Parts: sequence; C-alpha cells; structure tokens
Amino acid sequence: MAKDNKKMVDAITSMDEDFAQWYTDICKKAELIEYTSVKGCMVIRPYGYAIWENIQRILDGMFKETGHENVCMPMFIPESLLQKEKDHVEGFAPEVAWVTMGGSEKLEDRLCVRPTSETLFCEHYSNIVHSYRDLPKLYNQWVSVVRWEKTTRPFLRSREFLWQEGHTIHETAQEAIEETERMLNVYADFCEKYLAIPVIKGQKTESDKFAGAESTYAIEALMHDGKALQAGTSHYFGDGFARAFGIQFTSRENKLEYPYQTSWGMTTRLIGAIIMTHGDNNGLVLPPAVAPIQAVIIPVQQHKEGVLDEARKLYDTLKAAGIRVKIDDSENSPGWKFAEYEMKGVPVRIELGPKDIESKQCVIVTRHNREKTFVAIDDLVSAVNTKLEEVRDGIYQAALENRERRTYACTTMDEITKALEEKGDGFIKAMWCGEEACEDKVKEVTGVGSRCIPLEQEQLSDVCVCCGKPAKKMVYWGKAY
RNA sequence: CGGGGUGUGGCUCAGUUUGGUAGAGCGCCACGUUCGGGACGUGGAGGUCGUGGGUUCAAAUCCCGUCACCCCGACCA
Repeated sequence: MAKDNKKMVDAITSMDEDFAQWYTDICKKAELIEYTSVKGCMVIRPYGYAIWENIQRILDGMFKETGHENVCMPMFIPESLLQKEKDHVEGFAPEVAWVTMGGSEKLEDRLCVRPTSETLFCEHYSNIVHSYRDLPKLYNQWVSVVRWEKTTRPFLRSREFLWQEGHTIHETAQEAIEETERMLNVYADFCEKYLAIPVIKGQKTESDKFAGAESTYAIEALMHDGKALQAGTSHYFGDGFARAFGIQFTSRENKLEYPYQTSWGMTTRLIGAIIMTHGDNNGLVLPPAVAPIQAVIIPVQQHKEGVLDEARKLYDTLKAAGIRVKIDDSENSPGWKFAEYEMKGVPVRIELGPKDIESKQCVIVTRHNREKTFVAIDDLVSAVNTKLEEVRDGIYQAALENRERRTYACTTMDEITKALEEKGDGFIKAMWCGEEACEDKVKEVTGVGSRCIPLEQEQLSDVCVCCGKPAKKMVYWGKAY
C-alpha cells in the first residue's frame, strides 16, 4: 500500500536540497539536541539521550560478555603525565583544554581536561600491575572527553562528547593483538546487528593511526551523501606506552617485562551515523534496537466511546511483551501525530480507530517504507515483533545498497576523479604502494583520503593507483566527516 | 584557523539601502466545532531586534568589537 516517498514533513529541509541543513534540522526537530552558549557543547535532550542509553546498555553488555570491567578515571591529567609518551602528546596537545586556576589560585602544574585517558590508565597500571598474575586487566569506562575542535557539528564533532574507552593490558603481544581484533569485531557486529549500519573493517594507514599506537583498526561506514564516517576504533599499542610509563611485571620466567596494551572507543557520533545512514526527508529513521519508542499507538477519533480504552489495552499488552511503546492521546489530529512520529523515527506506528475496533484489528505502518498492514488485535505482539525485525532488515539492506551503489573500484587517478564526478561521493577502492607520498597525492588530486586498508582484500590491479609501482594493499578512499 | 553567508516573539521570515521607537504566517493559551496523512472559527498572550561598546535629539537600521549557526577549505571520534 502507501509506499510512496512523498514528503509529509515540511519542517525538515530536503536531503537533496541541502544535506547539512537536513542533518541539523533532524537534530533539532526530532528533539535530539539543543545548542548551548558554549560552541561545540550541546544539550543531548531526553529523546537523544535515550538513544545513547540504549547504545550503552547493549554495548556494555557485549563488553561484559567479553570479560571487561567498568572503571572510572578522573577527568584531569597533569601536564607532566600527558607529556610522557611523545607521539601521544604531539597528537593531542593541539586540541586539549587546560585548567590553569583552582578557585582564585593559579595552579602550579596546569591540568589538561582528558581528551582520552591512555595516560591515566597507564599511570594506574604502573601502580597495580607487578606480576603476570595481575594480567590481563580488561577495563572500560563510560565518560565524556574534551577536544577543542575548530569546526563543530552536533554528534559528529563536538568539543565535549560522550564515549566509552576500553583500555586493556596483557602479558603478551599476541594476546593484545587478539584483543584489538576482538573489539573491532564487537564494534562491527554491534553496528550491523543493532544499528543496522553496514561497516568496513580495516586498518588505518601509518599517517592516520592513533597518536602513540602501533596499529589502529577502524570500522568505516558510508553515509547517505556518500561521505565516510569512522564509527569506531581499536588500537594496538605494543609495549610503547608501557615503556614510556614504566609499567613492568615479573613474568612466568621470573624476568622483568613490559606488558602490551590496547584501547578502543565508540562515541555519541554513532547517533550521527544513525541519522545519516537511515534518515530520510521525513526525518529520523531509528533502528528498533536503540529506538527510545519502538511502537507508537495513535488512536483515531479518540473522542469516540471505547477508542482510548481499546488503545490503552494495546499499550498494556505491548508493554507487557517488553516492547518500548507509547500511546499518544494528545489532542493533536491523527495526521499531525503521523508526521510527528515519522520525524522522530519511531519504527512502527499502530493506528486504532472505531472501524478497527469493530473488526478486531488495527493498522501497523512501518516507518522506513510506510507500508500498511492490517493485523488482528489478538496477533498484535507477534506482528509488532515481526515488523521491528523487518524494519531492521529493511534499513540495513537499504544502507548496504546505498554503499554498494556508491563504491567504485578504480585503477587510475582519472578513474577516481571521473567516478566521483559522474556518480557522486562514495567509497573508492584502489590499490596502494604503501607510500605516504602517494596517499597525500591521491588526496590532493582527487579529494579523497585513505579511510582504511580493509581486512578483506581484493587484488584490483598489481600497481599503485598513484605511482604505478607494485601495489601492497587495496585501500578504501573517501571524503570523511 | 582562512574565505563566504546568516542572526528580528518558540519556528520561518519581512522591515536595514534612505535612522523616527517593531510586523506577518505558523506555533502557543482559552472556548467551540473537528479527527483514517500536519483540521477550522473566535478571542488572547508573547520581542531590551544574538551580544558589548560607540555615533546621534533618536539605532533593528550607521560604525567598531564579540558570540553562535550554515557553506567551502585545512585538522579531527
């Protein structure tokens, strides 16, 4: 039935007209955020925060499942501590915020507001790790961090953002590498299964890796407009941090050794990824697993005898079945409510009016395709659950198709330029020799930077797309958020 | 951080060129009629014109600073 994509919500700028404005409109109109008087610091409103809480709940469960414990580090880092690992401080110094006063007294040592907490974890590990028996430590924390960004955008790049940062420390390099890979997989599974966002797993190039890391892995997603978004990272540190911070333990062979570390993180940027992967011209489209409201009941002609009573019965039934359900019995017209909950991305809408009650049925409409189904009231719970799964699968497929359509395999620089011009922004797959000079040149000439070296390699050609020398790896390139 | 643009009731904007003391539509509140895709009528409330200085008898309007947002670059989860 009504499968047209007619725009029903004119409060939101059309995507094709102005993608950036469309994105901002959704953030505001779906009541995810509100700006504050500090640049880059936003209020995450209840509806937006509820999405984050669902993300947290699921991810946290996955971390616990893989043996991690939550801890909480302080938010301040003394300058001397930050300085200990050279690459790390060089990477982060340009964007840290400093506390220089305590009350009216100038601080002897100024304090950095954590941009990330490697240094704090390292200091802590140096105190508590003495023997191989103390290893591994598999820690995670849910906190906010501050990075003084120049250009800011809600969720995508704010100066303060919420995230989780996992920090683990291991007896052997092998174990730490396995941990790095394990968490990358956890992230990818989470994105695909729960957020319905297809991702590319890969390794960052040398120039793009985390400050202080030996290697950085990431999952990259492609947004509706063809730009890439890094959705999560997992780093292998080797023993570099341990050496810099003097973390040592006595091994099984009774030798003093340096342990190996990892860190991995995901942020509220995921909410931005959800918006830009699934959203449409009528607003947000939320993956059912993290939607604050999974199903909204809209009574039609609610003033008529019995309608609200019946609607409330549906509400009780769905709630008892563990579905996050809301009933909107406000005085707004049904049409207004349809538009409102579409804008807010509620996956499933249930309409119930006198006609339905008479025939013991109701109408279920799925958000992503506006498909209407008539369902017997007795079968409602299973029907809603089925529809929620359909929404998850439907939006995943749509996102995957968008990515496939916008992924171009290229063997020459000209092909890259041409593909971008003719088909629009997207992922470029092209071979690379491994030289940073070529990476820079590709960016300079075509405008796309390296996103990652995918774990799943293809041999598109034997030579580098840029210099023609023998190619080492196939790389995904793209314009990034 | 560089180049460009925009800030006027909650929202979208007019008014700024040529200074004279603030308007519209939507939203909000009340009542009534409505109700299967953003209903209608009547009445009402709501603005130190982003903000700080300056010029002037008088500033939304002119000048200087500053802040926020948007677009394009460079940096980044």
